[in-house]
Amino acid sequence: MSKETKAKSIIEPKVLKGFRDFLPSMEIPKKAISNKLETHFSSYGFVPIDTPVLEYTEVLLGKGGGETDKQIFHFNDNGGRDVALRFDLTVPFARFLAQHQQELALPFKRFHINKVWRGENPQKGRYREFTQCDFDIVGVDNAEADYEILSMMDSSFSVMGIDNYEFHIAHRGLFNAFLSHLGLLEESVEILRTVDKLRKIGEEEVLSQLQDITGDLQKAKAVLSYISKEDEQEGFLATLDRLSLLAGGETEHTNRMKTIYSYLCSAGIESHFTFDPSITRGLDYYTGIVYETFLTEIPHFGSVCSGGRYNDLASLYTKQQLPGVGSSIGLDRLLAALEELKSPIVSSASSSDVAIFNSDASLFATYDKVAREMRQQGLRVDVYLQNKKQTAQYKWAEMNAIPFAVLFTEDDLQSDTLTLKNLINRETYSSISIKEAIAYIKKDIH
RNA sequence: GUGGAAGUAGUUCAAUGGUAGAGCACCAGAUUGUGGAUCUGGCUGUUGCGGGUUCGAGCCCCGUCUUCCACCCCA
Repeated sequence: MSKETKAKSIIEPKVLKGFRDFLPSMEIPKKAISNKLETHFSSYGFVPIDTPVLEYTEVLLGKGGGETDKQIFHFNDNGGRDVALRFDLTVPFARFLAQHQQELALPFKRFHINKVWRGENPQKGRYREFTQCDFDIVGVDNAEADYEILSMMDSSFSVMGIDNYEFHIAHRGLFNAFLSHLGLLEESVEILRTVDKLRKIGEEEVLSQLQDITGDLQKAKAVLSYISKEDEQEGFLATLDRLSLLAGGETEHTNRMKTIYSYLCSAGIESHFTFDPSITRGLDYYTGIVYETFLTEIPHFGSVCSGGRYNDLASLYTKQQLPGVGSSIGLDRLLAALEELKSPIVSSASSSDVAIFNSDASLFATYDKVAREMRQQGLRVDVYLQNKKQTAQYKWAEMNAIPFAVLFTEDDLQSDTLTLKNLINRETYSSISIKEAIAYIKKDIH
């Protein structure tokens, strides 16, 4: 083949807008985080499930359609079926519940970590293909279930090694009670949408938009006062009381929130939660508590974990009552955020714990023997497979963020010892046994 | 989907419409000898892609793709 024709036959390697490849430096931390979460969810008795990425469009869109219509990837398959890529993991879950309710014991607690697709315009931390990490409790409508989801959200962030985060909580039912009290229930969808922008466009703009919607300055002011805290220091219960008053008195929703808060206090995690009445959530299937999660240093990144209670979602597919509450971590957005924060979770992604350097190809059996013993002890060990010069091997280890290297001096070979090098601080441990080396490494990486 | 900005070597950035360059990185060798030093030499681009204007386009015009930003919405 001539050079020219060869050049012409090459297809340009490219991926679609909003879709991405994951290099090891991102896939390693992503896998590490999702593994940690899976273990963590299991410790609460949650079980894994999976559903098809492709569903009938009518199943995913339900009756409503609306905004999701524009964002969903849908097409006709080769058999002419109207199909769509799942847009989130919650709607397919509702379908799954309706279809398998006989085979499931309620309450049912599941987690589901997988990709979803939305045809939105991408931005930083916002993609057309991204991984969601959902966890839900179905079959219980009480404060205990709501609390357990919040509690697990909180501990999940600890497990992921993230410190600075805050959960913003509100209640759809309470807000609707308030709107109903004002006689604004009809406009609730528009109002919710406007209210949601408070953080972004400020009070003045929100007020003016509310006035446009309600046609009544007094009512607009009432809504604004509902969603604005009197001051930053206003506590969870103070906010709750104020809102209850505005909504025309205590309701079951108020009591539910009080109970949930008391559990958060008992667990000693209440400081991570604030009552933020401006949180409403765009998805209209929420009926009770709703929440979003912000990383303290970069709130503009948007929510990295959101959800709420949806008591009627399964009613699209079954007549049985299946109340649910759940939450979803946006793994890709979270990862993008951690990268922005230069978190060690992302920057320290290493392919293995220790590299065994190759200074003499004929010693491969020795290298392999040490590697096998170290692997037996749970270490990730990478033997350098060719005898290249030291610099090359050091560079390679550095590229892969491997923290330790094992080398063998003449003395080591005589006395059955080895030389361990910490590649980060460059400390050298000479003439030590394999056992000692393993101990050093384990101590450092844990 | 709508509007705006950007796209030059692996990377960070240059280049009045007139032969596309520099630092870092990378590769080879020397020196050193269980790494970040030093020296010598070397490679690198169809200027995102496709058209157009022009004697001549990285630069101007049109289209397109991607990224980023805003709207919308959301993880």
